Order: sequence, then structure tokens, then C-alpha cells
Amino acid sequence: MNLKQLSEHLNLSQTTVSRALNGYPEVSETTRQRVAEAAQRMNYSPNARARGLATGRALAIGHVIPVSSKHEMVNPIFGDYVSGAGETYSKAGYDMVLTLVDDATEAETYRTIKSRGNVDGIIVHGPKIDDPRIPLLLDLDLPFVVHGRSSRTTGDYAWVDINNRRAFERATRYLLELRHTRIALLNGLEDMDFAYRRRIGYGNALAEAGIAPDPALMRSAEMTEVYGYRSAREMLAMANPPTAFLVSSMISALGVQRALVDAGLKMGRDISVITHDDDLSYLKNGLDVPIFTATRSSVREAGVRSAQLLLDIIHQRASARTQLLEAELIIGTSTGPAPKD
Amino acid sequence: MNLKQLSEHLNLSQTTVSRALNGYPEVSETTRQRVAEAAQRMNYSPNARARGLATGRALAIGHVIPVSSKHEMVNPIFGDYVSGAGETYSKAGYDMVLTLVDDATEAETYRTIKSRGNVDGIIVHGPKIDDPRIPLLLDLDLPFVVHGRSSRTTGDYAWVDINNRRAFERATRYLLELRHTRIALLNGLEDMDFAYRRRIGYGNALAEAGIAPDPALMRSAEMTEVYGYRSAREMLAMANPPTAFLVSSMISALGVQRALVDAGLKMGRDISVITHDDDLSYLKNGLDVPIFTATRSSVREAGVRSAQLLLDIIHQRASARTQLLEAELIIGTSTGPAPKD
DNA sequence: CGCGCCAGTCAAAGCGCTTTGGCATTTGAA
DNA sequence: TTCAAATGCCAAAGCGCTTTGACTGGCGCG
Repeated sequence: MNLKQLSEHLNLSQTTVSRALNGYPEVSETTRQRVAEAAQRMNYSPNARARGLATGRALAIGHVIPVSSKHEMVNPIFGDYVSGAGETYSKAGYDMVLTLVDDATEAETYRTIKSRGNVDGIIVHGPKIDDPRIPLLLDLDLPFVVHGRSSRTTGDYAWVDINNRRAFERATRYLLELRHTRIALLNGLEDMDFAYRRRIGYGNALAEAGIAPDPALMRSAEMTEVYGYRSAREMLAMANPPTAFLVSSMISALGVQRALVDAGLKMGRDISVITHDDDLSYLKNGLDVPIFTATRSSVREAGVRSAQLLLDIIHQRASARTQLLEAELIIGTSTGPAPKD
Repeated sequence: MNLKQLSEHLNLSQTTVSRALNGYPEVSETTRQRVAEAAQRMNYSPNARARGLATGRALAIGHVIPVSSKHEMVNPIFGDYVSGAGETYSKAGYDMVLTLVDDATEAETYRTIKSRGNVDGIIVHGPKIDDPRIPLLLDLDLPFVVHGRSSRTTGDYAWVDINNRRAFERATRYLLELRHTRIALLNGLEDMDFAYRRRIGYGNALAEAGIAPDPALMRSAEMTEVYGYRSAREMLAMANPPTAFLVSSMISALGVQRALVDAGLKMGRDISVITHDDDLSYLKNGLDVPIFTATRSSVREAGVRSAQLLLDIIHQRASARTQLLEAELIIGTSTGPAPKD
């Protein structure tokens, strides 16, 4: 069923049917009713490609996911983020197009996306410090929103990010108030912008307290469960072990927890743990009482916000082009005063 | 840059340029070279919508994700699955289109997808027992592959699934061989086909051993960490507690583990745990020695396979339309002989 | 020499839609 | 009553591509 058939069936021109369905005023209300009813009944919906060709808009948003050949981990937050974004697109009648791309050929990919024209804008994932994609995209004149930010990048671009620095500053301060002085940082990969900012926050708080950061207590890697386990295990075996862990992800925090159990240590009493909590749907931080003291910020919410911002930009009704979300510090049972020695 | 401009620039017709780029034989080799070089240099790539309109093919695959308003959990396996599928599409030059859809309006959605024509085929996620989507899609004449299967559905449809029944049969048998008789099943939602089959497998193995299933030991819910924790906690408080847990997901198994720690029980000695392990990239089951004894099957691999199968079907070169993958039973440290009482 | 044939190219139609620019017919104000 | 302004509809162009069908000029063959 296409427009032509539908219009013939109704004894109307394609023009009129099209206008009727798209809510143009030059159609009488009775005709509009008749058209709408027939379209419904015959299950007509316009061909997206033809419409796109005619209007120049694709009604789709692209998400380019860099898939590094080196570390082929899929980010566990991906599902929740996409669910938030996707819901927003759905409401606006947009599709979501995912493109997995080897990070080697990325630049070319963005050019291709632009000239293939099957999306109206894109979301940039996993920005790094001084990320080359941002100047490239600014240059390409393709609307985009960065999920996160990129330090040291010049240029005015749109982003939605959480205040990673502040979150980790507060978390570190909290541990310091509990009289911890040897605080380990299990961070994400520090070429990623979010991890970089978290380390700054951690460093700031330590500096305020006059404590020099100890490289032996700072790690940076992909945030797997095993990473948390192994790091905690090794650090606990040190001559002068940490009394607290600040961890960049719940998954890794679970690994830390496992190492503590192995070592016969009780979390919250012998050792304190704070983690960042993305509020993932399948990995809630306890029910009423949080298990982990955590800096919490819903990544699903970030998905909603960045999608909405991009749509607003495309429709030229965005007021502000950046959004900085604050993470809340929630107190769970995983932290307590530093043990006296 | 479009075809017209490119062809004018080369002093050739659009026809010739198009044919040159698409590898048709009626173009001289020298011309082809010249065209290819110019296209490269001027960063031309054909407009996907126009091409699609002309060829009738979209070069895109749709993934329809039912988002239940009831339980709005995002499946943690989603990321890995999509990564496998996406990589396969990439290689074949296909895009991946995600549509999140409220499960109330699903039927209509598939119709719309078909008539909007922006995908060449779709992958069906999360099939339930007797899933109405399958007859609908068969009727619509839109190529599709189901990730999983649907029991009691008639009709010949394509699917890629793991042998859930067999996996849980083997796991249960293994526990029985270790002399466990009170084996708890923490299953996924049993209107989902995979969970239904797992329960059958569990039941079969118990039946072989002449053990009647105890409803107090069987649960079915969304597979969160908290579900595992709470279920284990409650069951361990029973008058006649289980000595082993068979769990449908690593995430929930982590919850079970937490409950065991709380109860001062050592996993593998006091209590045995077997879980299904989707081999998620961010949640590896230990490093050299698996933590959990597990039925393992990579969901990423399933993504690759189902994507490939769908592409093969679309290109009419699929030999078999179904693939049943076996899960391996890997032995970790979470299982041991049932404690004598 | 004339014919058919092939290689290489092109003009034009068509994919299904939107949108421009009319063209009747009706309405309302002068 | 008259005429401008709405109102309601339509034909046709155009979006950027592929593909059909036709047209050249050069070549081999009888």
C-alpha cells in the first residue's frame, strides 16, 4: 500500500492525501477524516526512505559505538543508556541507528554517515581527553551531542555529562572525614575523559587534606569484576595496605567485595568502599539500605537527556547546549571510620 | 556531493558513474579507476535513502526491543548481543536500527516497520512461550530471525537458540551426582521461553533421580542481583534449606553469593552454586579458574550467528534456518559434595 | 564491402514521497 | 452586485539514486 494506491482508492490526489495525513491546513476537516480513517484501515504508513528523500530529513539518530580491537569490552552501561535514549526517540517518532565501528576508521565513518544521510544527528559515546572526533564533527556540520565531555578540546559543542570531578571529590572527602588516609582509587581507563576527571577530583580532595597521592594506590583499567578483585587482592597484600577503596563502577566494586571476603575482611568495618553507581536497572545497589556508599547518577536519565537535547538542537529549539548533572552521594553500609591501629 | 555533481565533474553520465562504483561489467577498467579515484578524493558516498528507494533494499536490519511498562529492566546481555550482531552487520555494509516499543502496541509496530520499509529484516528478541509475534511476522512476509525460540508456536520460522533445557538438565544432574537433593532453582521469568525450557531441564533431571520438585525451592523473576540475594537469604532461613542453587544469571548468582557471605557460609563447601554464564565481556567468570561452576554460552556469539543467519536469509543463501548452540558445563569452585548431616 | 556484434556510454524512467504553484469554487466585505 | 480573499483541491516537479533500453563507434567475419 502506497500513497498512489491510497489516493486512487479515495479518488483524491496524492497531494491532498499527503497533506491530510501531515496535518496541513489546506484540507477540509471532512476530507481529513476520510483520509485518516482509510489510512488506518488499510494500514498505510508512508515509506520512510521516500519521505526522507523528499524532505531531506531522516527521522533517525545515529549512535556510533567505537569498538576497539584492543579491548573489546562492551560497556555494561550501554543497555540502560540506550533504553533511555530510545524511549525518547520513540516518542518523537525517530529511529535509532547503531553503527559499530572500529576505532581505526572512525574519522572516515563520520564523513560517510554525513554523506549517506540516513541520520539527522549523532550521539558521540565514550569521549576521550582531547577527542579528535569533536573538531571533525564540528567541521562536518552534522548536529551532535556528546555523552560526556572532552577536556582540552576547543570549540563549542553540545554535551550532557555528570560532574565526575565533583562526585569523586565529595566521595574522597567523605572518606577523609572518616579518618581514612590511605585511599585506593580503582579508576576506569584514564584516557577516557570521565576517568580523568574523577582522578582530578580524587586528587583535589587529597590535596586539600595535605595528603600526597600514592601511585601504588592508583589504578586505571577497564572496569570489569576481575579488575576490582585482583586490584583489591594485590593492594591488601601490600606492606601498608589501603583502608578504603574508591571504585569507578559497581561491577568492579563487586570484585573488590569478593576480594574482601576472601581476605576475611568485613566491608564497612575493616575496609571502606565507595563506588560510582550508574543506577543500572539490573544492578540496583541494594533495596532500602544501599549496600555500597556510592556516587549515584542514572545513566538511563543521561540517555534521556542527551537524546532530548539532540532532538532540540535538530529542531532548533535548544535553549542551552550543555547539561551538567550532579551525582548524589548516598551513604550505604560499605563505609565506616578508619580502623585505629 | 551527489552523483550528479560527481558525474558532471568527470564528464560522464550518472549511469556510468553509478555502474562504475557498483562494479557492473559494462564499464571500461580505465573509466572505473578514474571514477573510483575521484569518488574517494571527493569523499562521495551515495545517499542511502535514494539508493534504498531505487533498489527497494534498505541495507539495514531492525531490532525491536519490547520495553515492558511493567518491569522496565534492560537486559544486561543486551550490550554483548548487540555488539556481536553489529559487528556482523558492519562487515556486510548493513546498519542496525533499534526500535524500542511498548509491548502493548507491538503488533501494530511490526506492521508499520514493514510498510515504512526502512529495514530489510528484523531480529525478534525475548520470545515468550507461544509468542504471537511469530505468526504475525510470518504473515507479514518480512524476513526475521528469533533470538531464542517459542515453544508451542506452530509455523516454520528461523531461530538461533542455545539448548537451555539440556544445559540445565546437565547442571542439575551434576549437582545430583554430588549428592545434593535439595536443589533450588532461581529462574528467570517463566513466561519467557528460555526460562521455561530451563525449568523443564531441571525438572527432567530431578525426575530421573526420583526426586519430586519442591515448589518452595523454585522461583521465577527478573534476574537482578537483589533477586538472587533475597531468594537465597529467604531459602537459607527455611527449616529445611537447600544445599545447592541453580541460578539463571551471573548477576543473580552474585546476589546469592552475597547472601551466603552474610550467612557465614562458604560457597563450594557449605553450599553449591551453579549459574548460567552468558560470557559477558564485563563480567567474566574468574580468570583461569572459574569462580562459578556454570553452563556457559556466549551471547555475543549468538548475536553474530543470528545476524549472519538473517543476512543469509535475506540474500537467499541460508542453508539451515535454525541453529541450536550447546552450552558447555564448566566446573568452578562454587560446587562440591553435599554436606553430610 | 556490408553486416552483425560487442564494448562503452548515455538519456530517461521510475522508486514513493513532499511541496510548489496553480486553478476552480465559495465566501465575505464593500 | 462585484470583486478580492479564502478555501479546497490538483498536476507536476524534484529529492538522489538504479536500471532499462537505446545508441554509438570499432571490429571481425563472411
